Amino acid sequence: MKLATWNVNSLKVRLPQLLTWLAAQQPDVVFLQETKLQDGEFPKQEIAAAGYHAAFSGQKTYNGVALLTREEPTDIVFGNPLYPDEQKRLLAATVGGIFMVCAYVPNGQSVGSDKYAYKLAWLEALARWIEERIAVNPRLVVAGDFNIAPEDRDVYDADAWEGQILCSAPERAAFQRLLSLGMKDSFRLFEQPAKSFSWWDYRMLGFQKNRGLRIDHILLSDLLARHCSAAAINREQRKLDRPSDHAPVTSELAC
DNA sequence: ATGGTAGCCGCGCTA
Repeated sequence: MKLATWNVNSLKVRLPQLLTWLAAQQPDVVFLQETKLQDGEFPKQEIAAAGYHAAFSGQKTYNGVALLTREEPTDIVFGNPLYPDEQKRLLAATVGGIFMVCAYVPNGQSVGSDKYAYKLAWLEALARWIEERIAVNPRLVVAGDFNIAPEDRDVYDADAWEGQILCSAPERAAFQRLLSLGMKDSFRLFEQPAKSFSWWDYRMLGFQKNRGLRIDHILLSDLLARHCSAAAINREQRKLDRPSDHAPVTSELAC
């Protein structure tokens, strides 16, 4: 089973790229973030024609998450039941006996801001919910845009970013809390090239200079991590015309 | 150097 997560930064703009990419990569489950589409605007027909079921939770202009699945999803959950939230950032469903959680973690803007407090509260509630669910669904995936670079090696210039948003100690602790529940960062189950990133700022030639961060992740519960056979970042996608600022991240399960 | 780029029904906000 092939899993993929991708912050598309507007599904409307990225739909042609997504369809081409689906045909080329043939993932079984796709976690999308920043669709920026109200549910009535979701391109159901195009996604169905590509061979996918879709569950989605969107809003105008900001946020929005979706799950595309080869198999029909069941038990669809909109939002974290432990954290009522106007912002559409969380969607989960059972697919092939695995509980799939698609997360668009708040960016946090800057350390100490109101948005930062919201980010930490959101993450804390996510961990509490995952802790509950993993006891019931030991086959569990949390994938999405975490807006956290877990370690210094996930940052192009760790000194410049030290303590900054996406890298601060409380954010990294929140990420570790998820790992402490038995989740594994699938990308790090394998040897990977140095300076592997998943997001590059549109500004200042960020991608061309590989000034990036690895903030998009696929976390696998221990039971699934044992069967993970590969993990990668589809960096090539960022080279296309009108790219998302994020590249897709994939993991393969040999089960 | 507090810049810059992209996407949004926008006349700034978020990332």
